[in-house]
Amino acid sequence: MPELPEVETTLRQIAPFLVGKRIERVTTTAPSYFFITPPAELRKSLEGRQIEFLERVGKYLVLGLGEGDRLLLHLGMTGQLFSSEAASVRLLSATARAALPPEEQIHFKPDRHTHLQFELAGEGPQVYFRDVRKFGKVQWIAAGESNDRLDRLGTDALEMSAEELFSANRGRRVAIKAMLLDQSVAAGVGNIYADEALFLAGVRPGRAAKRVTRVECETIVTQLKRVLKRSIETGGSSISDYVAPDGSDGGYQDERKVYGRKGEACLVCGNEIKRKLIAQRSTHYCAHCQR
DNA sequence: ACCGCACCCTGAGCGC
DNA sequence: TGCGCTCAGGGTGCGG
Repeated sequence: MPELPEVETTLRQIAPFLVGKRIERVTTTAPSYFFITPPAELRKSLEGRQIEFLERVGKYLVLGLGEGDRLLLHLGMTGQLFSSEAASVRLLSATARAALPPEEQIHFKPDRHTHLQFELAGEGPQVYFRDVRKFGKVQWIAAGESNDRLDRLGTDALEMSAEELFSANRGRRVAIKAMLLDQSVAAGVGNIYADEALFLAGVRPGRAAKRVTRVECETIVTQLKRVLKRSIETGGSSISDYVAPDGSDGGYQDERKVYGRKGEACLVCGNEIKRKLIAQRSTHYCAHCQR
């Protein structure tokens, strides 16, 4: 799914279609795991409201609706937030696309996975939120209410310091990779960028967090920020489902050093990239370059 | 407090 | 063609 760079890319591209607009109508799918706030309640709360801002908090997006009301969005693994003018070309799989009549291959038509449709006042496209696996989330946060999900988040990965990582690691037997994936430690980091940052830092992802030195924490945090910033510059990684709001691919998948490269040669030393499960997530590393 | 694991859900790709 | 299996970028909640 979308990690920090993909969510940031989504934010930058979708903001012009949302911010300053009034929501005239909201269409949803039926109640499901996806809706933390029931869809009927959501429609009622949103219709007629003006969108004042859109911001990213870790991997979450927060819509500001005035008077302190907010809407929390999370893209989960397969969430896609995009303009209704985006073509179907990348939004659907090749097989799903082939099954459509030609006109729908050019312009995306909401399907059963399109859980939210924002019809906005004035010119400009509608905005759709589609999510096949429904691991995404949408929740209304009324003015003055706190939110557990947001409250649990630690420092945004782009802002974090080596000292924060080092002190979080203290006494922890879990893998350093698990620490990076922990959103209360570094908000926004996910599986791809955790693997990439640890490779660039030369640290084995399975090493116990408490065995990672202060100096190594410096390197990890430096490389992590570098990788995240570079990925934002290229529009994120499009590996399976992620597409930018205009339906285009990101570019960072072409710059990956280890993620998804199991069995291929390490670009530094030529040894085979290994894959194993760490923290229940598929993890890629070079046993020669990472200690 | 910490840790590992089951679970939420759908679809693609692969071997047979 | 079809079946069964594995895999997927995330996060929560439980029991030990």
